[in-house]
Amino acid sequence: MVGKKDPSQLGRREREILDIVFRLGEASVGSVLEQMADPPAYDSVRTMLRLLERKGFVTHRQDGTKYLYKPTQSLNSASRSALSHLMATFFQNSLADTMAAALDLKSDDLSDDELSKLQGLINKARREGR
Amino acid sequence: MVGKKDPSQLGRREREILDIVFRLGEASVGSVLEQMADPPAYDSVRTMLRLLERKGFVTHRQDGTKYLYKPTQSLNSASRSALSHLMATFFQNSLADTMAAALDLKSDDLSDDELSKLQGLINKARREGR
DNA sequence: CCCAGCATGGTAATATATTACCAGTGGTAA
DNA sequence: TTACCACTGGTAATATATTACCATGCTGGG
Repeated sequence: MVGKKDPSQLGRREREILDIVFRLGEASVGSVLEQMADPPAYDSVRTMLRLLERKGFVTHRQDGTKYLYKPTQSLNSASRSALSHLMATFFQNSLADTMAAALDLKSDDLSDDELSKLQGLINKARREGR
Repeated sequence: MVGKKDPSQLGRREREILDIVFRLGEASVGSVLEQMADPPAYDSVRTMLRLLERKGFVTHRQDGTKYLYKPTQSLNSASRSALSHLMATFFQNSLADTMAAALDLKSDDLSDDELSKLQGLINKARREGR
């Protein structure tokens, strides 16, 4: 078995469910279900989570009578890999292009606070760069 | 045909191939094939592209004897949607968190030029924000 | 205690994705 | 012309994902 933890190897439902688990951090079958736009039956979600567990993408712990699932891969590692792929696919790996798109996406609710944080990140990068 | 053009509805190979077509802008079967890490047979890629066309995700035009495929959805629209999903899944929709990850990802080759562009984007956002 | 409700594990049925074969077409060079 | 490629369209075979059913077990309320 090679590196089996690459979410890009998953089908669409598997991927959708894994993404929801990432977003929630830890999730029961029910909480995953209610996040889905066009949800299948409860049983189907449950089967999919069990399958994801068998494939090594999530683990579960008992919480009373039910199970809580969480990703095995760290949020950090998974997000880096996803972001990297996205930047390569759509933005020619350009940081500026990516950020321009992100800024545009959130242009409606851009708080001063958010902008300050961004400014801070740039300053930090400048300092570390030299 | 409903004309659903949401790539998240695709299987893993379909998505992989569509992503490559997005990255290349326009691509022949062969050029898609050579971008694949663990490639199937030429015929398989070809079938997949034909399937993607039937589903409405790509179109083709003739180029001499061969076909060149390109996405039907604009790069802009597709990238916005993908970025939006990624930010929701991994970064709680936080622009600052997303940018921090992107900066970290590219910290190795961060040119002054790139940083200037980023600074420019922030200045622009500040101006437009008021 | 006993039952109803809700969750699970095992497994089957179906849909879809994925791979690939085969025959045909058209261009090209000898 | 003719033989040879490099490509295509149609279609089959297989693998995998997706949905769902069934029997069972635990838990809390009356």
